[in-house]
Amino acid sequence: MILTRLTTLRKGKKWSLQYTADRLGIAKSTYAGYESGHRRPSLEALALIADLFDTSTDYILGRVDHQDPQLDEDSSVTCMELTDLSALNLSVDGLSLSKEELQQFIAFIRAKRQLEDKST
Amino acid sequence: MILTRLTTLRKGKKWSLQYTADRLGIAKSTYAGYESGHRRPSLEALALIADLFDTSTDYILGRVDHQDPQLDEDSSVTCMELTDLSALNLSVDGLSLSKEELQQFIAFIRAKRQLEDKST
DNA sequence: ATAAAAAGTACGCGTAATGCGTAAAATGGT
DNA sequence: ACCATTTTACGCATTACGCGTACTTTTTAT
Repeated sequence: MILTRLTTLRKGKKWSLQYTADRLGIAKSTYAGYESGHRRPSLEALALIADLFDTSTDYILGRVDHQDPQLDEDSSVTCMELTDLSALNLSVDGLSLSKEELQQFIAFIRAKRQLEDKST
Repeated sequence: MILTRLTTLRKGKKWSLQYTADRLGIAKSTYAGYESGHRRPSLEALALIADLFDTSTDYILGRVDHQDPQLDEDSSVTCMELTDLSALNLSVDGLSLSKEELQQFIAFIRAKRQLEDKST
């Protein structure tokens, strides 16, 4: 159980380790340990992190693939993270996408964003 | 954070501590410690417990009030058509995709397939 | 281009707390 | 009352958490 989603969540918000740790009220090295996999959060820290990132502990632990928190009022909202959907079958024009194609797309988006960031 | 729901969940299934611990693959005294509050489960144990009781880690931690697991191999969608997903919010690395980006990708895939068809 | 600042990574250490076995208290059935 | 099962509690060895700190890499400013 490697909590690889933490890094994705944090970078999605464009936060630094320091800033994230500050918001959680823990040391930078501590939070960094969670992301690197050298340390694991306590249950309290886990809940704080889920709150901070507006998601669920199940998502952070990799038990579910959608990052929306469980709202107690039922909701049909969906926000899906493509880098998580290794299992999911996506298609275009009825023809399913290979993993490679999805990877290419993800790489494409990342490259595009990097360029956009540089230019601003 | 006292995990008081564990006892309720277990008794709801009319299981003994011993039986529950056995199913989790941990010592009885260890699991008992979780219920009494003297010990706290590791993240792995937490996930195992959620699986065993068919619920979510969020529920066990008291972060949500309904005990149903978050089902997300959403029975309905095992194959998703990207050209239909105007409503769905997709993201990469936590940043949501714009419609334009998705359109670009669809165009990219179509072009790629056309080339492949020509070449064969 | 260079320096300064910030971000990210890794290590060591003290302390806290896990997980286990064992055993005592409590509960339940006959 | 007795026995079996369940539940609760204790002690101990080991793990590893959380922190500071130092080092490397990357970004920003001059």
